[in-house]
Amino acid sequence: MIKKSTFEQIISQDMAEMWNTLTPDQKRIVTKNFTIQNFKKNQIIYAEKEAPEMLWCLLKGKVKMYKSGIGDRVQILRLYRPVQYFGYRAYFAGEPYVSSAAAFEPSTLGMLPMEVVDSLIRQNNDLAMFFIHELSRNLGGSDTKIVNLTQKHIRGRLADALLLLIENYGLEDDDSTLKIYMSREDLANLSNMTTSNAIRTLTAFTNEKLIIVDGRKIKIINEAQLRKISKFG
Amino acid sequence: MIKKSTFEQIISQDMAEMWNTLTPDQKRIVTKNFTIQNFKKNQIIYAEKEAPEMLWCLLKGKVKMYKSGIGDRVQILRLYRPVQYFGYRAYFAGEPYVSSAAAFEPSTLGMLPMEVVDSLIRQNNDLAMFFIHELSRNLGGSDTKIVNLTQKHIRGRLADALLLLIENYGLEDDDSTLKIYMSREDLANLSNMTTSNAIRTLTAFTNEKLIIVDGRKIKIINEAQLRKISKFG
DNA sequence: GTAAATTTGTGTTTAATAACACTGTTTTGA
DNA sequence: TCAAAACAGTGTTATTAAACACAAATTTAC
Repeated sequence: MIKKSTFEQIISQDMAEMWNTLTPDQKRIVTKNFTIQNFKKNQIIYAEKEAPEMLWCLLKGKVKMYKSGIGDRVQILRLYRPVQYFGYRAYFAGEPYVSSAAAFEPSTLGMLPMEVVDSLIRQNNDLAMFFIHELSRNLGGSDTKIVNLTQKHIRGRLADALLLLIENYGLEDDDSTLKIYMSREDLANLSNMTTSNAIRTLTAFTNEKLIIVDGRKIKIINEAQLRKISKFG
Repeated sequence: MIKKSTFEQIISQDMAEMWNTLTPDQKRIVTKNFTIQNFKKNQIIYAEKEAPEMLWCLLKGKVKMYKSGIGDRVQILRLYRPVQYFGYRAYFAGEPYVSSAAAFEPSTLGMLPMEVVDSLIRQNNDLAMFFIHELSRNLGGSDTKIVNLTQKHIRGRLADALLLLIENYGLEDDDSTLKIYMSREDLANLSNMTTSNAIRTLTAFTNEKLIIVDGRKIKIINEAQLRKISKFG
């Protein structure tokens, strides 16, 4: 059990964007109801069809949100980094989860019961606006993804995925190595292609000197050209 | 110009879900700022990259929201019927429109400046919850669409489109004819396929006695089988 | 009312990517 | 630490759907 002062520290430092909208009373409510849980690599946080009960807050680590489709195919929908919130959409829509979430690597998450979030939103308009803003940005992202995943060719989709990883998790101090190390299968599931095609296309990008691959470590060598490939489709 | 009493009638009768959350003062603000505009068949309501300024409210007719992609390809993202609201997402996300909207048929729309909506939301939590709910449902829909459009085969995607049209616009009194008459191209753009393939697949469904096609009029004969085709992929 | 434009329909070819099969390599867990 | 499992890599084949080409039918606009 983590002691309360640590809670307050985590909450006030990392959750600033949401925390700052709250009154002292509301802050007390959050502190009282907030719990922390650690997840192992690949551990499932919640699964499709379950009832949404918690607002999840990623404090440390990396998380994927994904959806199972036809046969054994999986589509990764969104990636989360600290400090981002997820798991609330289904609750607000009044339906079970349509996607699942799992930790990419050992991760620390905070959870707050959605009933608490709901009652806070009804008291606090800035908090309501925070969720309206987040949902709106996500919806725009999903709409754009529909077109990118259905209309671009394999090379364009993989370029998109690499650019997303740069944007989302950033690069090491060398300014070129992706901070996330993911399996070829995850990369394929992010780009709507088979694992074989992800591997082949990574090889093609390597031959074209756009990236350097060493196991799961990917160095971005020519981001400008990746952008061109992404744009062309 | 429509006179004010008519405004109030339209607003109070048709916009009930939103209207009922408002205080008398807030209702006055809406009435004062609400304007009505008619659109011809295929007329564009707003276009991608424009700045979002209005909350649109479809009072009469049918509207499509769509996004241009690679080459000349278009993806229809969502369909609207009276009385539904749209056009607010980009404003809340703080970005230009990523999609366009156009009338399928002669339509009547109400518009309310987003600044007014914004200030109402900040005063009224039920209204905030209305938008949170709408955005959440749309986001779930888009996430599901990503998987359906990328993983299902042509027949499954066209079956999905037909089922969506039933759900969204309903059937005539004969309980089988779709109330919306759309071009093969629009049907293709809804299902992520070429017009040729939409035509061919409609012919296939006709041969299998799932539908009867007469020009743009489509009768649904075997909805259960369409659901099977949709599910199988 | 008629010419032009658009839409529908169909056959053929081509390109993209999934599916399959198999080998070598790395990681994991008892 | 060693065996099993998972992952990475590559060649080959099959399948799906796009691209292209063109004719017929319908709608639109003057």
